[in-house]
Amino acid sequence: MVSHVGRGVISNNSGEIGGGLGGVHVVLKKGPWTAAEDAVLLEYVKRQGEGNWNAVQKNTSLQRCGKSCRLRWANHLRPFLRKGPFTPEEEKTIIDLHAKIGNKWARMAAQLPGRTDNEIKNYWNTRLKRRQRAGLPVYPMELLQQQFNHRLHQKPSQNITVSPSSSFASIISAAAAASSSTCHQNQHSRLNQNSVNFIKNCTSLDLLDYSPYLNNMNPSNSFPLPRQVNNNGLTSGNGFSYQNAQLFNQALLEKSLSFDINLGLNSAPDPVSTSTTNTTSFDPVGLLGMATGNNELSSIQNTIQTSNNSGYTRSDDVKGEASSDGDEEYDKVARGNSGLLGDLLEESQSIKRCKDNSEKNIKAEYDGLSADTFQDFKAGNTNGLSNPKHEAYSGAFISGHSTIGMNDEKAEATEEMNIMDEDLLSLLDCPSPVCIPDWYGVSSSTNNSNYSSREPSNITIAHVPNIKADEDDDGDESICCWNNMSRVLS
DNA sequence: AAATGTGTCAACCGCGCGCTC
DNA sequence: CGAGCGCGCGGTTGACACATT
Repeated sequence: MVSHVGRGVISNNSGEIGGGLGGVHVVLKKGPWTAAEDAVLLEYVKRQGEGNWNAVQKNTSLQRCGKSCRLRWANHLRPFLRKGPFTPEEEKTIIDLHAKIGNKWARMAAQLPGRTDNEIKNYWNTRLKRRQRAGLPVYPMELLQQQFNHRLHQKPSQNITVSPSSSFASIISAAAAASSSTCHQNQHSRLNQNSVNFIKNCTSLDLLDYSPYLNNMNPSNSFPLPRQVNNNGLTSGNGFSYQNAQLFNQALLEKSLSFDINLGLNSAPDPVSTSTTNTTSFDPVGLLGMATGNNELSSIQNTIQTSNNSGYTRSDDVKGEASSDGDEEYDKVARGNSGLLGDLLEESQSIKRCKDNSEKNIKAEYDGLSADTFQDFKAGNTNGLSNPKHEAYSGAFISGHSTIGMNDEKAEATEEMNIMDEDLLSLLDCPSPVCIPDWYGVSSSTNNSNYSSREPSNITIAHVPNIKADEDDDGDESICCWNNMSRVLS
C-alpha cells in the first residue's frame, strides 16, 4: 500500500489509523515537516494536549499519521528541548547509563532533561562507529573496572541471559557470577589445566581489552594492567605479545565451547549433564564482541590487527606511567579513553600518527627488506618465511614488546617480557604464529549453540605439555570453572 | 575540482506492551 | 479471554553537509 518509501513522498499507507478510519484510504505525507505543518501540530497540542495522536489527522488539516505527529512533537516541538551538541557531562552520563542499561534510549533520555531518545541514540551510534573504526573499546577502562568490581561483589539472585543487546553491566555480572560460582569438578582436561596455568601466569591481557571479564582464573579478580605505548607507538611494559594474546584468545575460544554459566549459584552441580539444562551458553567471543560494542565480532580482530600491523597497542591506563614520560601522543591516546567524542577525535588522529611513526621506524630498522615483504607482513602473510632478517622484523612487528626505539632500560625490561612470552609459548608448545580460526569472525549474534558444534578447525596445538596444574588450596575456586571445560579436544 | 568517505540529523518502520471493549 | 487499537521503543535508513583523498 505504500506508494513510495522515502522522503517527502505522499503515501496512502494508513498505518495505525487504518482501523479507526473504517477503511477509508487517506493519503498521508511522509518526509520532512514544513513550518506550516509544525504550526498546525503545535496549535493542536496547545488545544488538546499531548496524546491521542491519531486524532490529529482527523481533526486538523495535517496529512500525517499519528506516529509521525508524536515523533515530531517529541523530538522537535515540545517545550524545553535542548538542542546543540552534548556537553561533556551529558556525554559522560550517556556512557555511564549505557554501561548500566544498554540501548535503553528512552530511559537515558529521562535522565537527560531536554534530550530526546533519538538524539542519544544517534550520538551513541556515531560514537560506537568511531570507536570501532579506531579499534577501541566502547567504555572507558575506569568505568569498566568500576563496574566489574561492583558486580563482582554482587551475587546475582537470578539467571542472567546474555544477548547482543545486553548492557555491559549484565555481561559483567555474568562474568563475575561465573567467576565466583562453584564450578563442576569433573571432566578434567589436560589442556584446560594448561590453559588455566597459562592464564594465571598472565599479568596483562593486552590486545583483549575486555577479556579480563572472562578471566575468572585471576584469583584476585584484579584488573590487569594495560600495556604502555612508547614514543614510537610500540607497546612495552608488562603484558604479553600478540602471539600470546592469540593463545589467550584461543583459550577463551576453547572455553567457549564448553563453559556454561550455571547462574543458579547455589544449585548443586549435575555431575552428568553440565550443559544441557538451565544453563546459558557462555560465549566469550560474542561477549567480547559486545564488550566492545561490536556485535559482529570484529573488535578482537581489529585490536589484534592494529597491533600486528603497526606495533601499536592502545593502553587503557588513563593514569598510566607513560604520561609521565612527556609523551604527548600517548597522552592524547590515553585521553581519548575518556570516551568523549572530542577526545576520540584527537585520539584517532594520535593513533594514526603513532601507527605512521612505528611503521616508519620499523621500516628504517629493517631497511634491507623489500617493500613487498613489508607489505606482506603488514597483511599478516608470514607463510614460509625463514629469512632471519625477516624473522627479526616479524618479531618486532608481532611482539608487543619490541625494543625498537626504546632506551636501554626500557629495552631490557621489554626483552625480559619477550623471554617470558617465549616461555609461555614454549609451555604450550604451539606452532607460531597461531592461526586464527576461520570462524573467528562469526557474528556474535549467531546462535550461541553454533559454537558448541563448531570446532576451531585452524587451531593447531600439536600436543600439550604435561604441566602440573596449580592446585593450591588457597581457595582459588576459579580453577574449577576451567576444569569444567570438557569436550575441547575430544 | 571531483570523488569518496564520514558525521549528523531526522524520519520511517516493525514490534511489543498495555488498555479497552 | 481475545481482538483491536494507541502508543512508545529501538533499529534502520536517507538526505545533506562537511572533510579527506
